[in-house]
Amino acid sequence: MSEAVAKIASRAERKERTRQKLLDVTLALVAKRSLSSISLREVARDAGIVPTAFYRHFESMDALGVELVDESMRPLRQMIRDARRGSPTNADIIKNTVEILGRQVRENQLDFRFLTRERYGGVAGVRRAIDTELRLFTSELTVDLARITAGAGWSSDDLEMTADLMVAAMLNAVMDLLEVDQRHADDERTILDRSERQLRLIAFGMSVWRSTPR
Amino acid sequence: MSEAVAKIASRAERKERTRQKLLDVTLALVAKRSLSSISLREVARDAGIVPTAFYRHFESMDALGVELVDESMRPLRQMIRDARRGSPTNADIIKNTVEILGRQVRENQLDFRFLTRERYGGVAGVRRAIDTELRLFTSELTVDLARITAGAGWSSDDLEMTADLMVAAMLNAVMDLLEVDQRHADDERTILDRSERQLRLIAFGMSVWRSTPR
DNA sequence: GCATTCGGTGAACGCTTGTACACTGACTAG
DNA sequence: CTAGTCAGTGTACAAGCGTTCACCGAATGC
Repeated sequence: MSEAVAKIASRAERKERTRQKLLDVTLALVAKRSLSSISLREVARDAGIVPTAFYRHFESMDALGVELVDESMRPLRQMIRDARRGSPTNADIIKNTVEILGRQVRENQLDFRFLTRERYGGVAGVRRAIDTELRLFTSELTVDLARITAGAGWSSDDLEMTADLMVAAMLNAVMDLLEVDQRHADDERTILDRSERQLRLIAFGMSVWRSTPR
Repeated sequence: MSEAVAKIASRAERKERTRQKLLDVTLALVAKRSLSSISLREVARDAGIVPTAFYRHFESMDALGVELVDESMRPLRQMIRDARRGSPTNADIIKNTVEILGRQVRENQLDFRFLTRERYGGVAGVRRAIDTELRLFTSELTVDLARITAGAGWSSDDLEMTADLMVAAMLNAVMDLLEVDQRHADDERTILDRSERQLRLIAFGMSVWRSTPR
């Protein structure tokens, strides 16, 4: 069809590219301030389009925010896949998982920053979207735990509460990691070591767990 | 001095009252949107003063935010005191602590909402202030853990990482509790029960903890 | 009693904001 | 080749913003 050299793209392609640019610049802006304080005009300006053109792609900034959740969840999903792939050897699942966590955060700071910052941030729709994804993450981990503890008489309720605790510990580490390269004392290694020990502590707890009588 | 009936207050009193009102209305506004998206004019309007009068009390909204951290930390500090008072009996520290947590959150929703929402929110100064206070909280808990595990050969590093995990678990519960009365499935009892079991799991972990060889 | 302090006022400023509307011109489908 | 689509443009407007300034009048210190 096109013997033209390059550069020229179809209209659909061009649109997609602009859309992506809008998402990208917003993600970059969220690194400094929360989503609810970022204006449509600001995003449009950074993306190199006129404010009104924004509406060709998103109904509002809130709508863009919700889309951004999907976008920025990708690294986290990748993390699960990576962690699972390493698990059969089983040599040290925890150490392995924490290393993967560290790498993913390092390589996708903006995404994780967005997720942690907006998880309890201002925009309700975004909050809900993140919550849903995180729930999914927890339930995936619950399945994994079920496999590991198979036959040890764990109730699904207890499995879920354990997974929930582990996710909380990991997210705690993520937030600490994100603070590293912009201000305070702890360095990456310290944080990852602590996180590893925390997960190990939980694992020890699991080995002697007994449900409280109801 | 004043035989006048009532109502009349000294200038200093009146000023303090207005200042408090500014803090209060801001706290109320934060329940719906994040601090960085709340305008000075909005706060002044709700407090019943003209925008310019705001400056008689705070240099900027950011400064007000930092003050608000102190303000809203009070319930959390109270929580520590309450929890400690109950501890000598030792019958069930965890259950007791979680009950206190539940009550404090119920009775001081706005404060906890502010803290959790702005902990990773937009304004750097506020974030730092909250972080400092939370660190203090963790170190208090570390001291308590040191007392409990005295003579069991715990390194201060391990004590701190355990306290950190416990705080993460509790804050996780706080955030879930705050979502309760505005949208989703889990009810308060469910969340508190889960939190209790999580802390219990950690306690079990402690009972078999051994440091990984360095 | 008088001069001073100071919390609150009200008009005015220069800017930024979200959104409406009519438009243009390159791409596309027939 | 032509008619239509549609991402991006440019102007415009009302509303809100933070901040300035001169001003008021009641409480205060002496």
